[in-house]
Order: sequence, then C-alpha cells, then structure tokens
Amino acid sequence: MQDDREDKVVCEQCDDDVVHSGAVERVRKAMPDEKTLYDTAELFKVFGDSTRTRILSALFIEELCVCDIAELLSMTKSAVSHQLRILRQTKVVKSRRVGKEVFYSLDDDHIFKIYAMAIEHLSE
Amino acid sequence: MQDDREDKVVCEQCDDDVVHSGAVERVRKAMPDEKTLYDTAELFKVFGDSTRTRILSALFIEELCVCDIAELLSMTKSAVSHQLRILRQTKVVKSRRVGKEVFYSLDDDHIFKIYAMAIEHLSE
DNA sequence: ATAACAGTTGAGCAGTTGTTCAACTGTTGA
DNA sequence: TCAACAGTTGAACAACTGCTCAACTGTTAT
Repeated sequence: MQDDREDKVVCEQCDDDVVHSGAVERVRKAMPDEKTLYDTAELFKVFGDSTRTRILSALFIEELCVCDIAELLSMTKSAVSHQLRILRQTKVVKSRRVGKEVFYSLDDDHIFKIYAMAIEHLSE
Repeated sequence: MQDDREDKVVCEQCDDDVVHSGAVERVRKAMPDEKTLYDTAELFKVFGDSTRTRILSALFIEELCVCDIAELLSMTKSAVSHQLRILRQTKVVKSRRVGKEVFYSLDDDHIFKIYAMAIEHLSE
C-alpha cells in the first residue's frame, strides 16, 4: 500500500470491487446535477470557436452592425449572421434594428468577466 | 438619418464606402491580437464538451484516478483517458502516478473561477 | 412601384470531434 | 517469470459544426 489517501481501505460493509469507492461516492454526492453540467458545457461550446470569440471581443469594445463585423473580420455577412444567430439564441448578445441595419451588443456583463478570467489564465 | 451614433458621418478625409468606418477602425485598434483570440477560443473549446465538464466538476471536489472517473461517469477507461489527455495537454489538469494508478487533479485554480462565473451567468 | 442594400435562412459540403475497438506499455503480486 | 490490472494510444467511424451559395425578407430612397 503506497497510497497515502485515507480512503484506500475499502469500507468493510460494502463488498464492491471499485478501486476507491469512498472517493467515488463522495464525489457523486457533491457533483452538480446533469443539467447544470450540460448547460455549462453548452455555454463554453458557444465561446469555443474562433469566429465567435472574435465577434465577442469586438462587441466588448462597442456596438456594431453585421456589415461592420463582416468587414472587421474579413468574412461574408452570411457567415457572420450565422454565428450571431447562435450568440443571440444563447442570450450572449442582443440586437436592435435601426433602419436597414441591425446593431449587436453584449446581453450581459458576466460574459466579459468570464473572458477576463480566461485571458488571465492564459497569460501565466 | 435615424442613427443616433456620432460616427455615422463618415470622415471626409477617407473616401471608403464602409458603413461605419470610424467604429470599425476604433474596434480594430482596441481588439486583442489574433493569437490571444485563438488561444482563448481553444481554452473554451476544451471546456465545451459535456464529458470534460463532468470530469472537471469531479476533480473540483477531489483528486481521482482514471478508474474512479470511468466508474463515476459510466464510461470506458479508454474514453476517459482520451479526454484526460486533452485536459493534460492544455495544462488544465495534472497527473501523478502511484503504483499502477494515475491520479488526476486540477493544475490551477483559475479554472475553478471560470466555471464559477459560468454557473453564475447560467443561474440568471 | 421598384431598385438597392442590410441582413437572414436553409441546404449542402468539407473538416473536425468524441467514442469504440484492439493492441500496446508499465507496474504489482504470486 | 508471468499473469493481472491500470492506463495509454492509434485507427476507424459516426455525429457534429462552420462556411458557402442561393434565395429570401424587410427597409429606404428614387
């Protein structure tokens, strides 16, 4: 027994053959529910694309219309619009129409904080 | 002209036909460089998978070996190991060998803060 | 009315990704 | 030495994703 973890000795009342049943059970009880975990992954999935990250980092600075974003990123309006749709559906950005143009901006500032954390992590 | 933004009037010195050249140029100058944006997206991509999110939320609670995680998530050791490899390569988790077993834990606590932010955002 | 422009949308395609399967390494105990 | 077990790895496959293209809606100016 080279393991220094106190739960290495398996509980004598349970005869299962799991390696560290104590740890597994403790973690199972303390973990968030499946839905929370799924939603968290879905949110990060939205951030986990280079195009969407570039769009968001632009909107951190100021409100922009689709044409501006397309010009800024050297992409077609269609491609940008497809990504904005995903960001809109997940409540990350909001839009307002002004004549023919549609202006996009951040829907709430939590997003900015999450990004600031990520950049802080990366700069180590 | 229903637009209330002060930069709607295009600068007379530049004759480009961009809709809001002022805004685009301001944002272009203030945006992070391409590498930072790419790395940020890559980090979020790592978090943007349900399996990896479940593994991380387990490791938030305590250190576990591959067998424990596989049992906890009802997955094969192989599938778990593949995901742990991604988390290891991106410096999100670290591993230590104890005999035949390999224990995994979080590599730094920024990760935890980023997740806490995400959950706070979701709970609105 | 109609032309011009901003933006949206759905289908299709190419590239990516997560899991499975089988073969492998490394460590321990008999 | 060798069997047993924990974990790793690469190939293959199915599912997913982002971009393109073309057709569309909605608004403005003539």
